[in-house]
Amino acid sequence: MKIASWNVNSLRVRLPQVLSWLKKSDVDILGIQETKVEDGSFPIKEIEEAGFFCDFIGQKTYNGVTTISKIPPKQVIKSIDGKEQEQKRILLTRYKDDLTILNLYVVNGSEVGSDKYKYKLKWLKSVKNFIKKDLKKTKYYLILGDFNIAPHAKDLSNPDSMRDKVSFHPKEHALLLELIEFGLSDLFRKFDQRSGKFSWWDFRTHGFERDEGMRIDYILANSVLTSSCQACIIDTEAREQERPSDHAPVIAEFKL
DNA sequence: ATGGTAGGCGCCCTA
Repeated sequence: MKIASWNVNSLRVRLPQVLSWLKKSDVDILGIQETKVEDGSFPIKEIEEAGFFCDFIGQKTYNGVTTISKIPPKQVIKSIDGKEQEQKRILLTRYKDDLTILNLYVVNGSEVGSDKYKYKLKWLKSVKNFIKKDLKKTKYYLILGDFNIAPHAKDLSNPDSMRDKVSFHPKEHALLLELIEFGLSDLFRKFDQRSGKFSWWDFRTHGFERDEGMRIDYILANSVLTSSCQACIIDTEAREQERPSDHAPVIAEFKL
């Protein structure tokens, strides 16, 4: 069983890449972030023709998440605590055999101290509270997505200049740690301790060509799933293509 | 003092 996460930075633009990547990678479940597509124009037909079910929550221009899967979910939740999301950033799906996938597109936050940054912290707190309550509902629990936080110094190319900046700030690290302490593991770090392994590279600075980026996309698993995880990699090949997303997919493989 | 690119939208915003 393979489960992956990918911020595609516009599903409409990246759809051909996503469809060919699905064939190549043979994943069973893929959580996608930044679809930037309203529900009414979501490419259901193309994804179903590729052999996947899809659930989605989107909006015009910004944000938007979808989780596509070879088996249909038993339950889909698009709200947090029964409240409609003002920004469409979170999608929960549950499957047979007691598996939950929580797909997150964490707020970017723009700059420390800005209104967007305050919203990032507030959003993270509310999601954390939701997770705390939801985590015990299924035996297998996976949180994947674009977290917009580089967890440690080895997860970004220039930690000293990024210290206390957005995506590498103690307030964000504290919230991430509270999540981890619910009993979750960053699957990539179960297998690979090297520095300089990134999932996102800035277009503006030609970060990919310069090997400068951050590891801000990851897959967090509860202890049962962490034990059954056999591999977790970042597929940088997807970032080498013509007209790529600024993020590469993260793939975890399980014996289930 | 804040460039550079990309996507969506429409001449600017967000990442």
